[in-house]
Amino acid sequence: MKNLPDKTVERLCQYRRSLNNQLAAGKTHIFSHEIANLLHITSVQVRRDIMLIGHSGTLRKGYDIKEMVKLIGKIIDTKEGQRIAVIGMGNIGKAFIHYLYEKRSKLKVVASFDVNPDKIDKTYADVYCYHLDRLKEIIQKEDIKIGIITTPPMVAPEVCENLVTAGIKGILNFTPKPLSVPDEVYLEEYDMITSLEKVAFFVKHNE
Amino acid sequence: MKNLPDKTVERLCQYRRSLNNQLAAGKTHIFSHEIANLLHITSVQVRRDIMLIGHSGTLRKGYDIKEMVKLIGKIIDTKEGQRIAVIGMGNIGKAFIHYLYEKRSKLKVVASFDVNPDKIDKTYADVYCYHLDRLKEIIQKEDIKIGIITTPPMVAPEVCENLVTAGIKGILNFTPKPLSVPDEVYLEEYDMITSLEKVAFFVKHNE
DNA sequence: TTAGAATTGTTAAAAATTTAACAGATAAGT
DNA sequence: ACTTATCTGTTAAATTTTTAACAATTCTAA
Repeated sequence: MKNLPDKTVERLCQYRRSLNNQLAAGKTHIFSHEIANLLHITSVQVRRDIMLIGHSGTLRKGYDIKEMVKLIGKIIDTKEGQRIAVIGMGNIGKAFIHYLYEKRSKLKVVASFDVNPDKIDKTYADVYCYHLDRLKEIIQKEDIKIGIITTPPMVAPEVCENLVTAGIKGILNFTPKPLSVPDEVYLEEYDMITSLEKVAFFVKHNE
Repeated sequence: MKNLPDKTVERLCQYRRSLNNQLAAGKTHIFSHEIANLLHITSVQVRRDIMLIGHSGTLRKGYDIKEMVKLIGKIIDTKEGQRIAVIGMGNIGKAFIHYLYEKRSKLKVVASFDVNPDKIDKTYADVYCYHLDRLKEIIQKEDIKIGIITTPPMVAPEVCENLVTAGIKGILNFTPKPLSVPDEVYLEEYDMITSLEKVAFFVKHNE
């Protein structure tokens, strides 16, 4: 189950969320075209993704939602759950902690970091905030494998380097500053302003 | 200059930001491979993108940074600037307003909305917060063309519908709830948790 | 019980995106 | 001046991602 296309992995996460909603609404089975409608993609794509993860639906009945959620979980989650740190307790950092707190997933934020004395040694949604100086120490002590960088862009490269030397395995960079990591570390970058500029571009060119 | 590939548009935004940084650092010209290194892509891709927008560099000297910034601006920005509303003044909403406030770009947040009385009728980074009930009225009065939805997921579809009937042209949806819009409205969706789960997946499968 | 409609699973085709290849041009060094 | 390095610009190839096409299967209902 290793070589899933990047895009399929993304969609699997989305499927799972939608499926969980459906489950909560009392449904037990779902058709490919229903999933497709929920996510605004095509049913072919849904079926293809499901094929790729080796799952099967039953004809004229669709896919068993519980089973799919379980299977996607097996593919994406680890048994023990993954331990995460948030570096930078500004708005975005807080938003992440808040989301994950409510969500009760296998992804747990177990530490946060900042340099602002008003934030250090407090807890936000059960997550303790340490001084940035203690980054390596805590990452290693708490066996944290994933870091979310939500600091001001200026300091992001340094934070990134420290995360890497502390032994982190994956980084989600929310600052607009592009980062560098060695091959064995997975890096995902996202920049809100680029998203917005993209919208602006297409709005402009639709007129 | 209309039919640029989606991905090229994204990269142009990133080029511009990096180029502005270089400008601030005193550089006047830059090679394709330098841009590539800044953004962790290949120089071929940079040259190809630049070709697509009809710009030319000078051999052995590279691209004139100021010119490129200007050209990208012409492609992405509108002359008058674009007027934006943020709906939902939680952490993410605030983060957007804060970013754009500092950035002094052609994208201006001119109104925000919430239902929390503590937030309504206050201003945050010069942006006034209205009650959600006044959405249509203000959107139209203020000639707002782009909406950023950062509400709780539950209410996102309703907000979306109201934005559309108010005549908005582009929506950036930051809630995990997928939305539907008519063809003439551009919709960009982003979900932080999916990004994080993707990182988690690749971390798991690299071990 | 047979025809028809609905739905999955899969292979093949198409479209989008990235990467490679390389010709052409310029500067620098000899 | 000549050679070599370096860069750009562009076409072609490769890869990735999406979409189409369709056989096979199951349910429904006449």
